[in-house]
Amino acid sequence: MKLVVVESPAKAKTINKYLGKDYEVLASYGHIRDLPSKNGSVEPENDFVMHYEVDSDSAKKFKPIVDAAKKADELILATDPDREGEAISWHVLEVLRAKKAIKDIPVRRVVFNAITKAEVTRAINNPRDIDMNLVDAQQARRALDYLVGFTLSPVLWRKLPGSRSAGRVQSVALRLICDREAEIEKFISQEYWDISADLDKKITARLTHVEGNKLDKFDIPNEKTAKDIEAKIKGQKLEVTNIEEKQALRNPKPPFITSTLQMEAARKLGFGAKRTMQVAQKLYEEGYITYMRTDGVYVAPEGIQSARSHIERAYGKNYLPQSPRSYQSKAKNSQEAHEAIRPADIAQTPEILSKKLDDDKARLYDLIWKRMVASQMNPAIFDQVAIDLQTQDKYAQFRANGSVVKFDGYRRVYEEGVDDGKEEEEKLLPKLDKGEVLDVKKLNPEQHFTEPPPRYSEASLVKKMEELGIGRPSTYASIISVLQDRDYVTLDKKRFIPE
DNA sequence: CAGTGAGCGAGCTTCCGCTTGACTT
Repeated sequence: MKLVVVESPAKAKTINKYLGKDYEVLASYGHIRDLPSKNGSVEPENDFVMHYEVDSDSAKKFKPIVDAAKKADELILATDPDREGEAISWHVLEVLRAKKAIKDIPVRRVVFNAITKAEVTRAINNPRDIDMNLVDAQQARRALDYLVGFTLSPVLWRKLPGSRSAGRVQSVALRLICDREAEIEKFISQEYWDISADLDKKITARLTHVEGNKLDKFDIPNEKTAKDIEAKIKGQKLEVTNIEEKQALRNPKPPFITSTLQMEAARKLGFGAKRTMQVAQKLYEEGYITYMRTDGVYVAPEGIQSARSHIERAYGKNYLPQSPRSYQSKAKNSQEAHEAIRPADIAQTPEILSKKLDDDKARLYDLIWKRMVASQMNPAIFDQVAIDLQTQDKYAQFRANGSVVKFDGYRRVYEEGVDDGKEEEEKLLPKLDKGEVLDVKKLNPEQHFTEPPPRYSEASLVKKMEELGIGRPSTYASIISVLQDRDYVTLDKKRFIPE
């Protein structure tokens, strides 16, 4: 019997089916040992020696692996293909050796990026050794986090009563929130004006040039300037001087990863990060979606293929690109051990599942399914028109913009939500000719004030952390909880305010 | 005499990242 060790029990079950009777696949349930939460777990004075411990919970979960190892004639370490996964393999091996659970059997390290029969088989046939460089990188990460956190936190207890913890990730996240608050406090709102004109044929144009000079945002700083300009334009007609027509394409967004799922669920469903992850976990365990803690946008070929055939069947050839779309991860430190978050089976449409799933699950699945399908569809095409108009005395120039969806493409299925903004609206402009003259029905000078940057929401903080390479998919939600549990920040109208 | 409160001292907290499941709210 060959013993295969993976991290998650759900994966173990699936892989067991693929590999058959000669193999026994067991789960480590993540890390099996860790630095105990006390002084001296890392000794900087002693070449950074690290003292790991298997706690009683881990020991219970590890027992089946120990028992199986004793009977196995080969050990296959198939933990996740990233830094933490490599270390878990090494820890498993170390503990099995320390317990003398394995003798002289071959030990192989195997990695796969998707849980499909083809990929698992390929991986099993291409074993390698444990990559000690990767393991050491993980140990350095672990030691550093321990040393930073357990050195800084006690300093805080003494110097700042009420504070409870500090760490490589949480303190930086807190700093982001505080910096933003400082920015808001010192923000000075600035007045500016713009002028638009209501024309014949229900056209609205905005003032872009005065005396041949392009207007910048603050070029009309107050009411007096606005009224002066208005007075000079009043009574004049506008002549069409230029018409620009072009087509714009918009491509779909990549399928979800943990951070983007948390953001969209917040925008569209109002879910907090924690709730999103709990619901996603259930969907994953019940086999409806792929793994939910991931920073990879890669999709297994079978996933792409089934999305493409669904698109062709449900929406027709026009919606299907010639070749599959592929996406690349933007985050620099992404490890991409798992593929994107997508439905396990595209044929299970949200309509079918909505009858089987409870409300939260159904709504999250709906997002995931649509995002995946849309990510393989054709771009949306917009017909855009820009019309320049001039006063007869050439004092002022206006522009009217129009945008019409010519082909909805992926938007037929899914459109990403927006954060603090206005949804752009569709605006149809009537056919006009160069030289045509239009009456000005009304001039609208309008006062505006610049606004401070918004406070972070859970979603925008996660996005920022990901950009900066702080925290991991498995920890975004918990870091947010820590900041609140420690009373460092509070949520007001879903925005973080430092205490 | 019983209850109250000031004053003092002892003991405790903590990191990040990988997994669920057993708890409580």
